[in-house]
Amino acid sequence: MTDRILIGELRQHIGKTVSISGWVDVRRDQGKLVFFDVRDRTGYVQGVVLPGNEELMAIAKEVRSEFVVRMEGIINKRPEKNVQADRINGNIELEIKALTVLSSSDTIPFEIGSDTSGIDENARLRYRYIDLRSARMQKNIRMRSEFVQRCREFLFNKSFTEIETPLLTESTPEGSRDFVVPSRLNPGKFYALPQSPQQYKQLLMTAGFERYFQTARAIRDEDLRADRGFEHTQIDIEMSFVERDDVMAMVEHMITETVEAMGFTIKDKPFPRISYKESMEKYGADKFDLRTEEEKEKGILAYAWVIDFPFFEKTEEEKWTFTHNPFSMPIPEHVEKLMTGEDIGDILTTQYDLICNGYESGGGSIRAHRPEILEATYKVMGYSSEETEASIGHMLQAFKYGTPPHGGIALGVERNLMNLTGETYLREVQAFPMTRGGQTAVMNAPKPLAEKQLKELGISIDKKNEK
RNA sequence: GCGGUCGUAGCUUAGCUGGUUAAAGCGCCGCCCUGUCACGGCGGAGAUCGAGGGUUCAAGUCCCUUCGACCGCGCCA
Repeated sequence: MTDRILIGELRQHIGKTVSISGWVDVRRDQGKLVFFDVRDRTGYVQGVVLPGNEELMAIAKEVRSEFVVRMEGIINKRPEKNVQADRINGNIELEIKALTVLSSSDTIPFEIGSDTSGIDENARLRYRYIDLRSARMQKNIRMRSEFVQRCREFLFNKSFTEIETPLLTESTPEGSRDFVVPSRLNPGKFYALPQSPQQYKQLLMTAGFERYFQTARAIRDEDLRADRGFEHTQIDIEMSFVERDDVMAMVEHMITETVEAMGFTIKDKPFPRISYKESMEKYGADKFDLRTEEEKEKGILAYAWVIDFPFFEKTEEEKWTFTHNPFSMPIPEHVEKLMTGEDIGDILTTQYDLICNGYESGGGSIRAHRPEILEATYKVMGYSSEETEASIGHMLQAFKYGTPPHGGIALGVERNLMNLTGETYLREVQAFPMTRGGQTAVMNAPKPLAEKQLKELGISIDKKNEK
């Protein structure tokens, strides 16, 4: 048996005997001649079974779409009249001498030869492994991989250390609703899945790593939208001994280098900066799309920074709450206001949001690295010192042991990929997304647990509340 | 939690003011075809019209209930 040659490399093997493996895209049975389009991860090629070998022809007649096959034969240049100039490998074909079915396939539930975005989404998700074979989904998922890889390489080159933080962590009432996990060893107690690695990455600054990153999963139990799922991935970054402009410059450099290497054009460099106030006045929102219609057509990326957000806003109960992140530092000239609790509504935070094509593609800030600043923030929000201690006492404690000034950012991988691919649904850039109702792709979650599992966890279900 | 749109063969859809055998394209199955390339030709199978109830001589179509999907709002440090 000869070694497998990738279909994308067949052009270098004209006149040679080769073996290819892949999926049958279509079969065109002409009676005495049978044609196949065969696909692997690198491309397509036409194979043909010519008359003469009855055994081979019999196998060819049995093969159907999506069968996984190995084909051995000779790569021929096509005669001039059969060349398909506009198709990949349109000038060559494989004259099949041997055909092995490695795996057969039932008729697939929907067609994948063209864009599957119009297909019933439940069907696509139930058979996600088939949907993902379509050219568009292959492109999206591979582009995602490339984007993350390039960001990673950039960060490694800038001497960042990749560090994983725990998935089983502490529930916090602030911010979004947590997904919780019952503890078997501590019946009646629960872990929470991280909404963000925020606190751990700050602790890594205390720990002296200075430059951290992680492709981190962030998990939030909030209702879904077209551009929002229960879980998403972020390129999570934190740096020590930096100010706002240092982080913004580093991120801008990374994004520019990454997307330009991927062949995209950025509208404005450096990225325009606009204050929250100006953004609200000009666009009526804290995110906006700077592209013209023509630039949208061309797939140009329009990045911008929004800065100078208010630190606090009033809740319905007329109490102050943070707008973005309680761990942020106010802008330097407003630190005094925070410490004294004056003009709270006027305090601006060091928060910076990275906007691209109307989406928020990332956000971060310089953090409060001294315990008294963080304490002041919680005081503004109406926390007693006992409540503050209960909520973030561990952070205050850590900050007592020499924490450098630091700041960082989290870039949403899906949001960025939506901009790169032009997709308007987050699910189109995730391999196995959920439905809006929280049903998982392919697998059947959530589902009830067996009695035994519940008992081990010390959980009893009130049957009245079961659907 | 609230509002909107939708649910008809495997997939995509048509089905007007209710009218008797629910239609088409793609896909699938069978036969034919020596240069096709989304091959083509002929034939065929395939739908309790999301579910339940009601109005009516008659319901895919009208009404009620319910389930599900999507989109938006709330929510999302």
